[in-house]
Amino acid sequence: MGRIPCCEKESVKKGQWTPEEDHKLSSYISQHGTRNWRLIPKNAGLQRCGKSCRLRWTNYLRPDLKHGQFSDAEEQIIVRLHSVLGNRWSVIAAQLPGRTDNDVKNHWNTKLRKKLSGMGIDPVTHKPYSHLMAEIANTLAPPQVANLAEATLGCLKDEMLHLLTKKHIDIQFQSPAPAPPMANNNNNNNMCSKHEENDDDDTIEKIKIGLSRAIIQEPETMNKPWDSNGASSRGFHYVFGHEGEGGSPWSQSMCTAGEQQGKLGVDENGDECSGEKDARNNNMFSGGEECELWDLPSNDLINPLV
DNA sequence: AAGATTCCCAACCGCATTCCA
DNA sequence: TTGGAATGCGGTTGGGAATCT
Repeated sequence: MGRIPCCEKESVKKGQWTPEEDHKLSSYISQHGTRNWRLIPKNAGLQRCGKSCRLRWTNYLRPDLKHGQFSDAEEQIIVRLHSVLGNRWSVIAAQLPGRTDNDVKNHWNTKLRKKLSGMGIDPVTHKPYSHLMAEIANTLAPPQVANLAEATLGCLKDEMLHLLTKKHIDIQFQSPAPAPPMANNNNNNNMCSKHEENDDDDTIEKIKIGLSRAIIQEPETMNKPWDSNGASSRGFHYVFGHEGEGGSPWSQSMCTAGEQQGKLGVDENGDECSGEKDARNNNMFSGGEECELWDLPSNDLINPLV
């Protein structure tokens, strides 16, 4: 019953591949193809598991792979697709010729996630942290808000610390005077310059103050760029005022899909709603028109999201 | 200059689904 | 039809390289 094991675990080599192993695998596959991974290591004279050979081939040896740095265009595609699809790396990678899911995943984890955090954007929801705070607070009665601040502080402390210490978000107002709309808060460049030697406790105090301000703020004063009924029905022209990043295509458009996430990301039960399910089950880019979902022309997309 | 820390990415692990004897 | 292997995928880790102190 069933198949025979793919390899004998005891005699299998692990760890880094040598150039000799790469050569054996490449030359075997170029002659015989990749039909049966269980037989490939044996026939190619490799002391490797078939699974390991498959991974080595698909992530490194395949001749059609790109090995260089990701371009700005590739990064934007990743971020936009991630904002809708989440960590579906294989689907995202399918839109980037020569990139593997492992490449995309690594690049996201090492670069893009930090980049978004540094811009004040939550890399999970692709919304600004300040808006997330206010959005959650708006759904709660006043007695719950204080608890929210504490809970949020715990959940987002690391990201907030990074944001506050690296990217100069101004949360220093301590007066109860009404704050300017946060979506238009451009005066971020002078915050940390005087306080570069703050310790963590000091920073946490600032976070608390900032959270309180975000929570107290009147919902009507908030610009909600992801709100489809708002003035900006498409795009997410949220200005963060980061040093050195204001003019890049990144800061202008990275959140474009955020509003769409609001439309199709999560339903009232916290479950993924139809939009994402559609993305998984249908070709969302059919029709040849510009793709509203990510502001990506449909013909820019390489593979349908099946 | 050297040790410590952080970053990066190739490779592994484990789970879910598909395939097949 | 069934149970176990193959495959696909996302999460995690190990170790070398780069950077910091």
